[in-house]
Amino acid sequence: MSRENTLLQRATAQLRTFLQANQLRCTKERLAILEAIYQTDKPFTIDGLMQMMQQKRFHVSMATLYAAADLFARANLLLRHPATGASALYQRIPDSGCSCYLICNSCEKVSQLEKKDALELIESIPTKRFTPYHRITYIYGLCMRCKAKQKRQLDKQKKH
Amino acid sequence: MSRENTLLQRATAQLRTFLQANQLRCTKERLAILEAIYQTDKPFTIDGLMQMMQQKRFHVSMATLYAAADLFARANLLLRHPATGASALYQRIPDSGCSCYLICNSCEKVSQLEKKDALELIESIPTKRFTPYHRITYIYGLCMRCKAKQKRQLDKQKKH
DNA sequence: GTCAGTGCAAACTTTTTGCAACTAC
DNA sequence: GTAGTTGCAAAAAGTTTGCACTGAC
Repeated sequence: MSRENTLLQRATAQLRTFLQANQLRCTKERLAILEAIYQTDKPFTIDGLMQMMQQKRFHVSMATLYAAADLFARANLLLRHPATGASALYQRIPDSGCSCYLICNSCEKVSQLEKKDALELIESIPTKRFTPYHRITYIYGLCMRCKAKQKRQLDKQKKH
Repeated sequence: MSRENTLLQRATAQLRTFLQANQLRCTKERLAILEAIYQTDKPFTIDGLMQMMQQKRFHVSMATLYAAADLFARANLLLRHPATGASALYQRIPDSGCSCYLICNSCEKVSQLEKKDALELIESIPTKRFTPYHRITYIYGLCMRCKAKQKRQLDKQKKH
């Protein structure tokens, strides 16, 4: 069985537990949407999710997708990213308890930091009066390319 | 001189440098908006920013606020939060290089973790090929209240 | 004087809502 | 059967854009 499938199985169980605990219903739509989400670990918008559903030939309305995304976020199955554009960006919760992104202030490019020891460092931070599920760290700054670009502009200024 | 004023002065200098480096103009509007932003360290929406400007009796249009917020984010003076609602949430960059928020998946309440040693831990994470300006960590989970609520619901289920 | 920045309003996109029909429990 | 869910379309909310005018450099 593929890795993605194992993850999906675990996620489905998690969803069922959550729904039961909150007296909500386990509908075909919710299961299908969860399945779509677990086809990729990349960020996506609601619009993108609609396209994924269409590819699966499973019809749902936008309203349902919005409701499901909200539900999944509460169930800790989906993460809502800091909005970089017009629409909200979601991503399935990484299977590790902690993740870290580098975001360039200038070109807005996002890359992932995957140093295990660094992540464990963050994961070890204790939280009082709070049950942590997932930790996500954003490091804002300048990527190499934009740093170099900025330096060139400053040099140009000095000449004048 | 008040602490807020010192911060504003530093921010203004930072803005001027950024504008100059990028050959952009230092307008009255941008200075006034920056001033408004530095009146509080709390998160705000563009709509809220408009209200702050109205209180200051300084007229600007929405379009200008959107443009300014985008500019300030690029200048590393403003932070864009993960959207929890419909509209983007901004916050002035905290004066320390690192901050950490606890976000409840259930009630969406956000609280700040202010343990200096934990923050220094995150701040010490090295980044290759990237110049870090500010680090922000979100810990998603359940607050005490929602945890208790969830437990009550589960208990109730068991009885049936 | 030039061109980036602003105001205004219209256009556009994203998200929410109301209600009838449906279906999981 | 009951009440939570969904689809649809309309409404609301948030954001962007075009253009004429203004003002920083």
